[in-house]
Amino acid sequence: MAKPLFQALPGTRDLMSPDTDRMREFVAVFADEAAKAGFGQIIPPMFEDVGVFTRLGEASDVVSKELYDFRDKADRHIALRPEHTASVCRIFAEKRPLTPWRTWYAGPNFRYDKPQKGRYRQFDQVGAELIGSDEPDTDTELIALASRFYDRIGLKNVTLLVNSLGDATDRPRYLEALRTYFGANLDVLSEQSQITLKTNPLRVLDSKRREDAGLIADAPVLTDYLGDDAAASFERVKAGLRGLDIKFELAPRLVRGLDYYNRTAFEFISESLDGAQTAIGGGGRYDGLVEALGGPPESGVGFALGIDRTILACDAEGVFGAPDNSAAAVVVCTSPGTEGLEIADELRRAGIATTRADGTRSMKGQMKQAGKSGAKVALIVGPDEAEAGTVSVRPMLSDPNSSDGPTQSVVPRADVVTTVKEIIQ
RNA sequence: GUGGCCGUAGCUCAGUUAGGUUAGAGCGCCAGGUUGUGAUCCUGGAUGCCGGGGGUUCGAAUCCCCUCGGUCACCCCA
Repeated sequence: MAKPLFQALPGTRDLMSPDTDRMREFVAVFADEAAKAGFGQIIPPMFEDVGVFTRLGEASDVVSKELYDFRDKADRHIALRPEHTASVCRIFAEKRPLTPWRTWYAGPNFRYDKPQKGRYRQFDQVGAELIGSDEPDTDTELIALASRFYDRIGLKNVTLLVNSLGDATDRPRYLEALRTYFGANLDVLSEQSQITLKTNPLRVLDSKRREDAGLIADAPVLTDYLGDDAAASFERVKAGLRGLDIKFELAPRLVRGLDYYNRTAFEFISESLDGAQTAIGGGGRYDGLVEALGGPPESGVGFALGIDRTILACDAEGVFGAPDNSAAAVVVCTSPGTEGLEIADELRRAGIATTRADGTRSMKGQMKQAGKSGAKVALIVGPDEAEAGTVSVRPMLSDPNSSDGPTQSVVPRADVVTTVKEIIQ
């Protein structure tokens, strides 16, 4: 491979035309679903004071070792956002919008991970958050928004996993039970998990190491340790999901990677993806986060969907393909004049997407380009047309030798727009 | 961060096992196949410091070391 002077940094990608068209459409569909549910868009800055993110919990890898942080010229300690939720809470604490505040977003996040398929250092998410209500039905509403979105893009093999992480006051009793349980079985537990047990017992449940599987399967279950409020809330969410006919699986050992979650936690898993990156979206309730960022004690729920992984899943299922972005018309000009430029401009002003073949090439070369452009019609101007003030209009058929369909005609310059419109109807 | 596999034209890859003349294929790209027209077909053409650096050797794409990048698993997460 030729060695380029520069190349995209590890974990970053250059998205180009069919992919970007697809992503734009993806976000457009999400925006539409979010708007239907009463959510308004926000565009937070891509970087914040590092404290905004460290408040997410030092125990999670996302903040302890994956933060992209640096000092700016005024020696501020800054970090590229690893997710949007912290920024949303910071915005709420700072601007105090009316509650309940429904908001959605789309944009890149940054995590200094070792790249892998479906895992990039810069990756895009769409998501929605609702701040200022602890009504369990809002949890259900958010899950429904994500779920309807998947329906809309045609993704089928998605499993919704649901769990309740309890309230902050329920957590210590459960953590204690976990420590006791795993502590009694240290000899069976993998070395890695023994370390995790010390720092964050919950996370041991997330281990994918084979030797831990048996132990984890029999571990104490979080939902047995819920307080009355959390338990009632969880029941209400489950009832809501049944009412909306949204299928879910209870996942008593589902713990999420960020430490701020309480009560409802959920994750969307694609059954069409193999490998380690099957979680295409997830979220939950984070009732203490706004306050932790200096705001009022308002509760929140939200979720984020990974665009890249979701599109990977779409590929696997053969749905939500790239939209056709080819121009409707293409101009072929071998005349030395500027007719080609003028005709293209005229069509564009009339709202017709128009591209141009390379004017320095021969007629045959330009026609080849016209064929590849995917345009429905070619406007041909050679010296003859230039002289006569006409344009040859050639409908571009999939088979150039087929005799059926419209044939090439010569029209006056003034009639080009209307003729093209007729052909592309 | 740890470990396995991989890195040859724009793309997909052969050649690396036992080092040996100017490094190959398919696709793609460009130009022709008579005077201005997209398929196919025919002919011709361009493009690689064989990821980079160092070493062994008379000689390295082939062997050794380092490095960079990719990929997969763990870790973690979207």
